[in-house]
Amino acid sequence: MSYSISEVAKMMGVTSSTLRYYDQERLLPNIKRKNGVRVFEEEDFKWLRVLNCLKNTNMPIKRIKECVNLTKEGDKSLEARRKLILEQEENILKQIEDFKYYLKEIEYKEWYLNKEFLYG
Amino acid sequence: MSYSISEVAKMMGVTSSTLRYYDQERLLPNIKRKNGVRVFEEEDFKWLRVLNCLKNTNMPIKRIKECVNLTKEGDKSLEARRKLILEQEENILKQIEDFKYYLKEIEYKEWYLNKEFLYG
DNA sequence: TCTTGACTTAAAGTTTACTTTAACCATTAT
DNA sequence: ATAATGGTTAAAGTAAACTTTAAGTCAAGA
Repeated sequence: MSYSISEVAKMMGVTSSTLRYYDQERLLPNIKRKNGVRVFEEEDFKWLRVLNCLKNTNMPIKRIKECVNLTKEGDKSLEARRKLILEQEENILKQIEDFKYYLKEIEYKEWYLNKEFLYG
Repeated sequence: MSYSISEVAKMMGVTSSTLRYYDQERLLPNIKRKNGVRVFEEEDFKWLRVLNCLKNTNMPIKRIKECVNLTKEGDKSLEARRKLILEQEENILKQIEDFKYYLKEIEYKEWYLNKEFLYG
């Protein structure tokens, strides 16, 4: 089964332009073309789902590009990739902890709201 | 006790320029001046800490400015402010849930890494 | 007195991640 | 046959959140 750019865009919740931009930035390796038209397959989806995770957990596009490049190097980059993914996991955990902290602070502020709020 | 802009910047982990930018955007109400020089007091810190929470949980500066404006309206905006803060709490909870989901996805990818990774 | 360091402003510049535009093909529907 | 639909590119434009620059003020120390 293969899909057009707009179908993929709809499924991933982004615009076609965004996907073209990712392709231009070499974030979508191996995308095939038919008469110059991009054709997305199952393989491409798998990567798009990972890309989505990395992007939404604040990995900059530059860094995502590094991942792609590592992958292109084949097996010899396996260790580097594992390291990178573990790093991002810690990154996410840190962000979750930070958010929990901010939530508590704001909850306190909410409680405090009865008297005064945001200032003073 | 009062502090200079660079002292505050250091304590908050931002640059003086950033604080000036916030002031310019009217995100720091009530900051006093002495001979044209900004003077920060305890009150200002309290708000800076809340500002920090809102900012780091991805509330846009435009929206933070709305908070400031509401506060300036006094008691009659209390309900609006309460609503706003509850909204942001839900916002944070949502972000935490999303992050947990992305973490799981990436953990799965890590496990999967033994065979193939990031693509294919 | 002079110079240094920390402050001030307005305005221009930067970075990231897109988005929009304009001009252009190739199918498909009427 | 022609027009609409959906794809293509390169290049310019946008929004957010700062950052940098340039030119100036002011108080304290040598």
